[in-house]
Amino acid sequence: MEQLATNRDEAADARARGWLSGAGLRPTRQRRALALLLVGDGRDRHVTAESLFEAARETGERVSLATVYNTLKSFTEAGLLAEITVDGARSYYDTRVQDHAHYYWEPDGRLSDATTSPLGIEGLPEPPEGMEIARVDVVIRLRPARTGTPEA
Amino acid sequence: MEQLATNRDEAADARARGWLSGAGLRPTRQRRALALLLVGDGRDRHVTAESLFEAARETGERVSLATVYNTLKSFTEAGLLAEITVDGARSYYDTRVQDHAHYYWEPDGRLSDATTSPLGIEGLPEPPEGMEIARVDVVIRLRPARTGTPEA
DNA sequence: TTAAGTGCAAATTATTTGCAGTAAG
DNA sequence: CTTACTGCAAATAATTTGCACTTAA
Repeated sequence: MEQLATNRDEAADARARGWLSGAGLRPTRQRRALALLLVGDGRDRHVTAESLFEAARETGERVSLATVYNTLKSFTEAGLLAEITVDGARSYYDTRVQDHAHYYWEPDGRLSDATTSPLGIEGLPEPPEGMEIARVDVVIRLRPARTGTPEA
Repeated sequence: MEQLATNRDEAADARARGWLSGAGLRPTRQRRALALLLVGDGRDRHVTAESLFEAARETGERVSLATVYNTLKSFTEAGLLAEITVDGARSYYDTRVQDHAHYYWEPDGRLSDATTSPLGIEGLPEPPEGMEIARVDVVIRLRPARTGTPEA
């Protein structure tokens, strides 16, 4: 068990380090810690600066909120994360960087992936002359269904 | 000409008033002024609080910025406007309230309609159990094309 | 009248930045 | 060594709010 845990930790750590080095970012203690939280388990994550800051300090890491903000920005500029804006206030960061739709759960302000497939928007209009599509943001806002599933 | 201008103004004013009363909102001086700017000419508009505030004071209207913010919020709650979030900072308000895709012009931070038709997203995933889709936000981010039209 | 709407200025929220200290290459 | 990174605390930016005043119904 100990061994397994250690192995798993080492694998996660290796993944985090590779993630950083692959983008040419200095593997500082803070960045490694945040990278570990973001991609350590290989699953996709959607975080806000605040939520990642919380997660970090829950593991006992010493990181300042400003650094979390700056780090998320660096990661995004390096192409490691995608920034998603939903509410006008908070910014969400997604470890899955290719275009894909998101669910925004209005009740609890959470963000999650809407599909596993790369999404097919059929009616996508042609970009105007001299312009190209940098990215397509699709946010599907969810609210509790009023009909269908009875609340009883 | 005088006559025509007056007629046009009256028509615009009537439209603005009808727009407000249709939503059961009190037609105060400030609201009528803002409504006039928003729907006076019957065309769709995309504004920010700041841009509408500017537009208002350019016509000589006395409206405070706070009131513009509050008014845009009221209009949105009344279903007269749709709020669109693009950059995480600014909020845009659209006089066209049904779901439709938007172009976001990265170079100048402007927002415009992407299509005239209601947009067909084919691959839209089914909403999760107990949830329904409140709205689908689609923002197509445009940047200057690097290829295609030569810059010479 | 009287509750809703308005205008300040102060308060909030999310994020950025300046700068002195710390650490990676 | 030397340049990038980090951590505060202060600065911004967009938006909201408290409260006295005004106005539409």
